Amino acid sequence: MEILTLKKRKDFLRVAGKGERVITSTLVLQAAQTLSAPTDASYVGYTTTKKIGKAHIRNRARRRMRAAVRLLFPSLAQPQMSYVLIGRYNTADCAFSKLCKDLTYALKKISAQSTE
RNA sequence: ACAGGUUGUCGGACAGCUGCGCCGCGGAAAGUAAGAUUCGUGGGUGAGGAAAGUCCGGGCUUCAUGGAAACAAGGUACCAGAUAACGUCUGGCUGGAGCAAUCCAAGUGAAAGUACCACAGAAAAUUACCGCUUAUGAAACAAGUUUUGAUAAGUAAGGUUGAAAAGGCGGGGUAAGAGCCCACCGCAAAAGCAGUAAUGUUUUUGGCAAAGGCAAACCAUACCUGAAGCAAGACCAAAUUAGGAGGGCUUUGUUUUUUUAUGCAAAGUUACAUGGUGCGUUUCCACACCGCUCCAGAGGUAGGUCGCGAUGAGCUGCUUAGUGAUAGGCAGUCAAGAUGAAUAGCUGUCGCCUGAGAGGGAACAGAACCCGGCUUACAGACAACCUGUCAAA
RNA sequence: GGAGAGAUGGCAGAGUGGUCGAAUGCGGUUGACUCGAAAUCAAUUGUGCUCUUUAAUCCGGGCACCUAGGGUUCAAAUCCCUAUCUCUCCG
Repeated sequence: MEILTLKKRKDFLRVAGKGERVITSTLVLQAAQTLSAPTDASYVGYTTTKKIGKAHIRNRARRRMRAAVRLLFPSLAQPQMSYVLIGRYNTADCAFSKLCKDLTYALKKISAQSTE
C-alpha cells in the first residue's frame, strides 16, 4: 500500500474536526476517512507543537514517528484514510519499542471503531 | 608543582543491515495550461560553533525619474588605522581594577541657551538666616577694651541641612575676613620639545568670576543614513465568474401621444497654455506621464518553475609586507540546497567520565537567500605564549 | 522565515526620574445588619529575610522585591543595554 503525505492546513483541520482520536502515553493518533484518495493509498501527517521543545527536539520526534509509520503502516493501516500523528513531550526520547507498541494499539483501535 | 591570564583548535571514531533528500547515470510509459511522473543503481553528497537571538553592517531584489539645497526623523561620538561596510576589529592615549600577566570604560561639549535638582536647609544658583567685625546714635549700671537691642556698612573663616553648598591644607595678613599674599598640591592658558594625532612633558604666566550636578533631559558640534524585505521579487498559468471587438457619460437630431426612459445616427471630451502626479517634508532646475470612465488585450487565484549554491568580500596550504587588524602573490579545490521541509531505526567494536561490579552517562543545540560582526547558551578535550608564588639547579 | 508590541499584588489595571510597597476595581479577612444567609455598609489585607519580644504567635523596627541581570544618576517601576517569556501582524 502507498503512503502519501498530508500537506495542507485544511486537511489537518478536517481530520482534527471530524475524525476519531486515540491518545497514548507517547503519541496522539487522529484518523478520518478520505474517499478522494486512491483505493490503495492512505495519507499521513505529522504535528509537533512548540510545547514539546525546541526545533531539534521537534525534528527528532517527527523522524521517530516517521520511522514507526514506515515499519507498521504497510500491515496495519487501512486504505482511503487520513492519519495525523501528534508528538508528545516524551516522543523524542522514549524507547522506540514503546513508540511502536503505542502506534500498533492506536491503529487497531481505530480500525475496530471504523468497522462498527 | 600550584594559581591565574591571553590567543587559537576540536565539539567522539569506525563498521554492518533497513530506510530518506538532492545531484549524476541508465531505462519506462504517458502526453500536460505549466511543472511533470515513475523504476533501477555495491555512483557521489548530506547541519553548527554558535545553524539561535535578530542587535548592527553589507550583497541581492522590488518600489521611487535624475540632480542640488534646507528641514525633519534616526544613529554614531578620545586619536590613528583596517575593511565592501559597521555601533565591528587592530594599535595607541586617558581614567579605573589587579602583586603581575592582563582586563574594563556610550570616553565630545555644562566658559551658547532652556528645563530639572523632591524632602531637608538661610540658600540648590548672580544665596547673607544665624554668626563675626566696624561705625552711628539710644538705654542700663558694674562706668568699662562692659552689656542689651536698633540702624548703616563690611565679610564668606564658623554653623545647621543635604547626594551635592563656589579649589585643598598650612602659614602670613586683617576691624573681622577673603588667593588678599606665600609654600606645596590641584586647575587653566600660552610657548618650546616629542608624536601623523589623541596626548605627554618642560618652562613661564594666571590667581581660580574659569562660580555645583544632570547631555543614557532637551539641545549644540562633527560625521553617517531613501524605504521595504526571499512571505523580496521574476516567469508559466488552469478551473470558476464576468465580458467579448465594445459599452457607459455629455451634446445634437430623430422615432413612439407628452415628459422620463429606450432604440438609431452623428459629434465631443474644453487644448498647446495651464494644471495635476512623480514614495519623509519643502523649494529650485531638468525630465517623464496623465487628460471623463468601465471592459477587452490584460491582471492574476489554486498550482508550478526560477530566485537557490560551481565563481562567492568562497575554502585549504605555503609565502611576502606590516607591531597588528589586514593586504598581496603562488598552488590546489568546489564541499547541504530542502519547501508540512531530507540525517532516522536497530546493532557491534574501540576511546572518554563515573562505579567494586552489573550498569549508567556524554553539553548547548538543527541549515531555510547568502556573507562580515556582536550578543547569548555550552559537557568536556588539546596546543602555544605570558604572569605570580614555591621548590630544585 | 520576517516585522512589531508588552511583562506592576491572588486577578484585572493606573502610575511626569523624588514624600511609591505602589492609585482604582474585583477578590480575601473581620465586624455591623439578619432567626440564618445573600445584598448593603464599615474597617482591614502583598511576599521573603532579619531584629526585638514571647512558651509560641500577633504587634513593632530594618532590608530586599514592579520578568531577570548589568549600567547612567544623589536617587530608577520609569532612562540606556543584554537576556527570558507572552501576544499580535505578514502567505
